[in-house]
Amino acid sequence: MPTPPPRGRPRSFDRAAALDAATMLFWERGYEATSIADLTEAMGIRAPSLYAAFGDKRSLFEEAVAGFRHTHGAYVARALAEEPTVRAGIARLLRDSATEFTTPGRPHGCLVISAGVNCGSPQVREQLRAIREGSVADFERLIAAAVASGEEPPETDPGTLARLTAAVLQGMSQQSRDGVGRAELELLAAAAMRAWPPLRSE
Amino acid sequence: MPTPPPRGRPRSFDRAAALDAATMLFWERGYEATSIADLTEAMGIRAPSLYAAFGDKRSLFEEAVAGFRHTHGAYVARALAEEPTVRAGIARLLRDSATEFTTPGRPHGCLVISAGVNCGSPQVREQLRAIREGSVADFERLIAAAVASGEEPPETDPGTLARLTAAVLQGMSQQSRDGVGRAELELLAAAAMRAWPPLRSE
DNA sequence: ACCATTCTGTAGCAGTCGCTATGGAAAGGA
DNA sequence: TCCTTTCCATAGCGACTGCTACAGAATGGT
Repeated sequence: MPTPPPRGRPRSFDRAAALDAATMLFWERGYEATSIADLTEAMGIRAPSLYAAFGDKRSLFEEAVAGFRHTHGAYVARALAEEPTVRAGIARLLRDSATEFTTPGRPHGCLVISAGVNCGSPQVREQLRAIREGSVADFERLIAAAVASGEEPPETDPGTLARLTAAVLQGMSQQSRDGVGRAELELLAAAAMRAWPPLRSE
Repeated sequence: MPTPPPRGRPRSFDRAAALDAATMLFWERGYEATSIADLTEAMGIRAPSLYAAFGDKRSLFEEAVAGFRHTHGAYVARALAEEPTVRAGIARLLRDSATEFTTPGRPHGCLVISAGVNCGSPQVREQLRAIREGSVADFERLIAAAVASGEEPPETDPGTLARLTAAVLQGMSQQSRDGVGRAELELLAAAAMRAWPPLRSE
């Protein structure tokens, strides 16, 4: 069914732009350290408009996370999909993360990894933890399939390799926030890939 | 010079025990998510006693961090010192961290790694960042010395290996807080060590 | 024109934050 | 005993937290 025609006074601000501004703040400071006053100022609106458009703070954060994953997380699926092997895909994922985590002009690191740390709201923590766990499960599934197909050697432990990948990503995110630069993170990423078992060279 | 005899009414609580209680709270919730009310309740004292004995919240945290490093961080130096090679030392450091990060009955992960994330106080963030950076520098120095002595092969990149070690520790800390168990972290730690260049077997 | 609907700005709610002024209680020294 | 010193408990400071009641402004429908 089509969207009914809007009634009443139209919204006077750009909802998507406001959400973007909120996302940047959450990304930079984390969920709890970002106050409603911070948000309304960055979004250019007053508190009642924020609550009318986005619900409470947690709903706004959920929407920001969803938008973040769509806009700034797409490179993950792309890296895994566009490379010919899982190993090459994860190598590229780590390499691209070094770039994504240190892009100038926006917060460093990954919102999903950092924004919920030390957060008082169990729901927010759990929301982000579930996303992270989903990534680990995705990695594991892909690696296990590669082992099953003979692409990766049989002694491979898909679960451990998936967790190692996630751990390296988490470490890279925190280090990028600590000021470590792109070049050093790329070296780190390349080094981490040496943990994979040697490929049978035919 | 000897400590002058105490004058006036003696303190009615155990300062060290109170500091321990504060450390546990900071460790579990992080700096900012731990309120003075939380602290006074856990320490069993009132706010004025806390301020008289420890100064402000940041001073208390600094003292908690120092105590944490002394009590719960000693295993790091021990692992590096007691193993015959740097490689074995870092392997044991990672392995022992899997245990330390998941010990039942106390907070998971590492206070130095997590308690300052998303913290509004730049001083607290910087305090912990400097400790982390010091660890990386220590790792790098040890690895570089091992390369110089021929213990590790010349193609080794000490800086990158040091950063990788730190990244894996950070990832292990966050994952332990996400509920990942000791056994899985030990596998992760062992896998990470495969990133080291192969040893010249003579 | 008038109404229903929806948005916006002002102003402020109750609660918590880190922190402290104040007065009484508990100790040692004279 | 009296004084000094130090600690403790009550109570509360101003600022901030997430959030909202209310009234006015702006739109479309009739």
